[in-house]
Amino acid sequence: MKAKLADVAKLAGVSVTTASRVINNHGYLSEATKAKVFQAMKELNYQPNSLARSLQGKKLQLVGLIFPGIANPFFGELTEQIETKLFTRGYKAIICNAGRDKEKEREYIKMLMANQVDGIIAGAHNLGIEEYNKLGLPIVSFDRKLSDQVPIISSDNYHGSQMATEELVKAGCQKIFFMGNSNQKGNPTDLRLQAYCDLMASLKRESQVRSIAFSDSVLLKQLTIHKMLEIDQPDGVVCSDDLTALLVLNEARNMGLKVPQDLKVIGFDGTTLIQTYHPELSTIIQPIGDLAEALVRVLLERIAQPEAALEETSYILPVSLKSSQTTQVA
Amino acid sequence: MKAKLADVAKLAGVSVTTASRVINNHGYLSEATKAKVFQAMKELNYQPNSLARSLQGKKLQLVGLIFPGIANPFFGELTEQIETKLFTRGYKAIICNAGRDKEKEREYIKMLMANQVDGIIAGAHNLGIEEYNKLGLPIVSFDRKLSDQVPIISSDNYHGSQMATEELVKAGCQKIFFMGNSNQKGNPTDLRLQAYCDLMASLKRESQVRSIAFSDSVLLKQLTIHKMLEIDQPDGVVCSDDLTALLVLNEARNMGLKVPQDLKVIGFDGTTLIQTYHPELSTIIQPIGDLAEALVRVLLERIAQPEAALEETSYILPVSLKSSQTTQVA
DNA sequence: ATTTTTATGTTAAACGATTGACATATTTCA
DNA sequence: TGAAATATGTCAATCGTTTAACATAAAAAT
Repeated sequence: MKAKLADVAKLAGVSVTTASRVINNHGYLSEATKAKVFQAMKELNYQPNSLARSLQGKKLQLVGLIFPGIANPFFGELTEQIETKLFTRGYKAIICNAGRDKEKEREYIKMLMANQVDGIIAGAHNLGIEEYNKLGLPIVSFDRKLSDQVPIISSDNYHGSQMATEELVKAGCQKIFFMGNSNQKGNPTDLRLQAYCDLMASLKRESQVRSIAFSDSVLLKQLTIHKMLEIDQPDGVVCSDDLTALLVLNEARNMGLKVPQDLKVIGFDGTTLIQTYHPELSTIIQPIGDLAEALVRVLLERIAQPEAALEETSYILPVSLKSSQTTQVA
Repeated sequence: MKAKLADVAKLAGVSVTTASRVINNHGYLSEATKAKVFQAMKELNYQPNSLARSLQGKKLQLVGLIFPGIANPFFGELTEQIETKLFTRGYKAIICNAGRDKEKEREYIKMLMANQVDGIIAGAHNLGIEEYNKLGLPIVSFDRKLSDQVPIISSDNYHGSQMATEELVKAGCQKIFFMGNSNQKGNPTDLRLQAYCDLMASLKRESQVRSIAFSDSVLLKQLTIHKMLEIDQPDGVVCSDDLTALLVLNEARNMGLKVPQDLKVIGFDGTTLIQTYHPELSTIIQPIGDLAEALVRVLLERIAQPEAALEETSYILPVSLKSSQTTQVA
C-alpha cells in the first residue's frame, strides 16, 4: 500500500540504488536525476521507512521521556518544551508516565530499549543507579543523581529555597514553616528542605516541617494544612511547590485568614500557568525553557559522541525570585 | 553491543530458529528448551528489536498523539490518560505538539508515517479533511470532524454549554455574556457558543459574545475582560473554558466585584487540576478518563480491523455540571 | 586522443527477526 | 513394530533500506 523506495525508483525511471543515493546524497548525482527522483517522491507521497533505515545503523532520532506524569503543570510544560526542542532538531519523543511506580518505570525502559531509542531523558526516579548504568544508552537525568555516568540537569533548588525563606524573613515573618511533598531520600526536593533548615538554623530559629505525601488525597492534604494553620498558627509558609502553596492559600481563605496580613506564602516552580492564573503568588521560578534546552542539548551531544568523556556531570541552572502579593509586607 | 537473538540462541545452546520459536511460541517446544531460552534472555537482558519485527509485518504497537500542546492542563490530563491506557494494552505513544501550526502538523504526520505508527489520535486540527483522508492509516479524532472515515470522540459540548447557561439563568442572572476563545469554524467550541446563543434566543434575551484569541497575550486578554466587566457590566459570564473563567474571576476581584453577589461565572472542562485547586469554580466537567478510554478503544479496534465498516462515526460523551460557589445564589 | 571526472546501473550483502520448507531424531501410542 | 506426535536443526527468503564493489558510459579536462 504505502510507497516504497522501489516504487519511487520505478516511477522516476532510475535504479533503486540511484534513488537511495539521491535521498542520502551519496556519490555523483546529476541535477536531472535528482529532480526526477524528488518529483517521484512527491507524487507518491513517499516517506522512507525509518525502521528499515535504523536497522541499517542510521539513527532513529527517537528519544524516550520518562516522567512521573505530565498532568502536573510543571512536567507538562517541561515536556512540551523538550518535545518542541527535540522536534526542531529532527528528533521525536516517546512519553512515559511512570508515576511513582518502580515496576512501570522498569517496563518503560525495556520498551524503550526494544524500540531502539537513541537516548533517554529521565525525570522519574524510582529506580536505582545500577539499573540505569547497565543500559548502555545515552541518558540525562532531570533533577536527580542516577550515576556518575549520567549528567544531571536541575535548577538551583538550594538557592531557590534559600531565597524563598529569606523572602519571608525579610517580610517580617516570625514563625516560618516549611510545607512540602514528603521527600524520599535523594530527591532534589530535599535540597529545598535543606536550604530552609540551614537558613533557619543560621538565624537561630527552629525549623518546623509539615509534609504531605504526593499520593495523599486532596482532602487529607487540606486536613494537614488546616491543622497546621489552626494549631501552629505560622505567619509564613515556604512551600515545596506552587500547587501546595495554592492549597495553603485556599485553606487560609476558608479559615478567614488574610494574606499577606495574617499569613505569607511562597511557592516553588513558577510555571507559566501559575504565573498567568495566579499572579498574586510569590514563587521561585524554575527556568523551564532553559532546563529543556539543556536536557536536549546534553542528551544529543551524548548521542553524537557516546564515548566522549563527560564534560560536566552536573548542570545547575539559576532560579529567580518572583516577589508578589502573597509575601508583601502588610 | 546490545544482545541480539543470535546471542541468546548461542547462550541457550539452541538454534536461532528455535529461540525465535520460543519467543513467538510457534510450533513444538519442550519445557526444557523454553526454560533455557528464557534464562538466556534474562541473563543477557535481551529485548527483541521491535524495528526488525515490525519490518516483518508485526505491529510496532506505536501510535501518534497530535495535540495543540500538553502544557494546557486539559490536554495534559487527557494525554496522560491516553498514554496510560495505551501502555496497559502494550502500546506506546509518540507525542506531537502541533500548536496552531498547519505546517508543523503536516510535518508531524509525515514523521509519524515514516515511523510506521499503527494509528493516530488527532486532537489538533489545523489540517483539512483531504490530508487526513489519504493517509491510509487508522485515525480517530478528538472533538473535530475530519472526514467521514474518521470516527470522532467528543464531549457533549452543546449540552454542557446549555447547562452552563441555564445554571446562570437559574441563579438569577439578568445579563449573561459569553466569553471564549475565538472560534475558527468547525471548532467544537462553536457548539458551546451555539448552545449559549440558542438558549438566550429561546429566552428572548440578547446574546452578547466577547472573544479572546488563544494567541493573545495575557495582558490583552485581561484588557478585554476588564473592558467587558467595566463597560457592559454583565452579572453572569459563561466561559468557553476554565482558564478563561479564572481570568474573569481574577479581573473581577481586582475590580472589587464580589463573586457570586455581583457577578457569577461558570467555566468548562473540569480538569482534576481545576477541581482540586479551584473548588469554588462552577464548571462543566468533561469526562477525561472516558474520553481517553473511548479514543484508545476505538483506535485499537480500527487498528485490529482496518477494513471493518465504521460502527459509529461519532461518539458523544455526557458531561456533568458542577455547581459551586461562583454560581451560587447570593 | 587520451585520461579524468561524473553519472548511473547491476549485484549482493547486511541490519535483526520471522517463518515456511524440509530433514532428522526422539518419544509416545496403538 | 510401526505410525503418529513431538522436538529441534538447517537453510533460505523476506521485510525496506543502505552501501560497497564493480562495470559501463558519457562528459569534461588534459
